[in-house]
Amino acid sequence: MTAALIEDLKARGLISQTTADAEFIEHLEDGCRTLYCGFDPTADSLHIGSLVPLLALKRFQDAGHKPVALVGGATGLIGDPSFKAQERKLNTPDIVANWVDKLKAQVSRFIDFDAGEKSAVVVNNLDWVGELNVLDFLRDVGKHFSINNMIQKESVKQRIDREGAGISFTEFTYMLLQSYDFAELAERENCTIQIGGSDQWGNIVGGVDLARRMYGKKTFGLTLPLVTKSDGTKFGKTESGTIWLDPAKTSPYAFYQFWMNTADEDAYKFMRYFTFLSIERIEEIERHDAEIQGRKTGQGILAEEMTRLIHGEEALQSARRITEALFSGNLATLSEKELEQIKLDGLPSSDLVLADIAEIPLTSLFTECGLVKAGREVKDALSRNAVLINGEAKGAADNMSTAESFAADKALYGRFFLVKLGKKKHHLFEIKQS
RNA sequence: GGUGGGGUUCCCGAGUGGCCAAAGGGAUCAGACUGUAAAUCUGACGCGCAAGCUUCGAAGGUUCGAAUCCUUCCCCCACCA
Repeated sequence: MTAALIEDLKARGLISQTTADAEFIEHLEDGCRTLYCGFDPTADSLHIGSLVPLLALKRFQDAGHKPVALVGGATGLIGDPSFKAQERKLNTPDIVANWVDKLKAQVSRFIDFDAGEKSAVVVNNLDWVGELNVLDFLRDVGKHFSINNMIQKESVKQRIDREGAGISFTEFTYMLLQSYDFAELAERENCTIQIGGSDQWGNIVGGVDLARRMYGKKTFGLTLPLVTKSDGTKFGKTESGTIWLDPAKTSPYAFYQFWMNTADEDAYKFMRYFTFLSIERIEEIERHDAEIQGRKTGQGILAEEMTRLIHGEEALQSARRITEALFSGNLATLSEKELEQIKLDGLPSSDLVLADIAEIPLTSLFTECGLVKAGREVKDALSRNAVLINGEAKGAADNMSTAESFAADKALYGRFFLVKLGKKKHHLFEIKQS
């Protein structure tokens, strides 16, 4: 069963590095093992960058192992310098504590807490780091680390070498804390495996060493690849910012659209990384897409799988409803009910008081409702006739004639205006009496 | 504390008295081509419908005129103590 797990991970390209390869596999095959992965509270939600390790915990659990999700209430107070170009500013303890709670809830949705011996556990490293005093830490933990080794680490090299950067002692110490976490979990929970992104390699190896030195425990580490895009830009960001897992921060519709917009070259790789579709199924999709002309089916399947996985079936259906309505290019077929539903489903929308907007230029109106970041995007689109209000194209001359563009008799069902800017930006306005 | 080098528009990075809202690249946005893809090409890219307004670490000053010169302050980096 475990051999299959490793095979599957390999086939998905999910293994970046492991410690003691052969021994590690043996170790896994020998029954239910406990593994952990840490998530630091650097925001009030995880984003899709954390998804690979998070889902990996689930993959291990599905294969019969016990996952421990560690939320870094302590490490989050320090900040991981690994491969970061700059020192980060510290967040206050109460903010971090708040974020810890949110992440705990989020992480919990992906692993099973009622699964016998492989039941998941969520822990907070503040529980053991918080009660540590400086002298004990320096004597018991610090003594095992060599500065000479630490400054050789690739993960902090640029901060040490690079002109204009630098690293504080605080961040430099981060590795000791994470190593200590692993050692403690090895001792307390008999946790023998740590997984994490490939940027965590240095920290993980530090923990393997420390667990051996402090407690004589043999442990293992595995890193997962960093998700990269074929065009070299950063994965997980869009024009409107980070893609969060929290539906309040990134709507299921936006989430669905994010995956829809995946480049062909990346779609199948992402399917392997993120979905639980079998390798055979993914290969089949890839083969199929290679043969067809026009739009590939990969992105749609990816978007569907991911939205269902993160937000559930119902949210997926909503996202699909909106998508179909907006991208079919046929607004006229939408019923009043469907427009109402689209609004409920999370398409960005705002209320409109006709009397108030008569004098407001479209640039301002669309900036204020969040459709665009600055008025010039609207100007630019207008100059190319790329703004559609209920399907009617608007040009540069229409910027000041808002009242005409939003005339009551042009509203769908007397109340809705669907605005499209460019190919992909949509916003729904509903008339409200003031 | 000393010495030297720095802080420029989202990022990198030019710019040393007027021609600077500030070169170039990246990112981003829009258009064309497509397939809500990539690549490519075109345009935009401080804010503002506009008149105009606000930027080059901060505050003052010199000057007709400052990102550029002077003063003080803040911050970063390297080396030394």
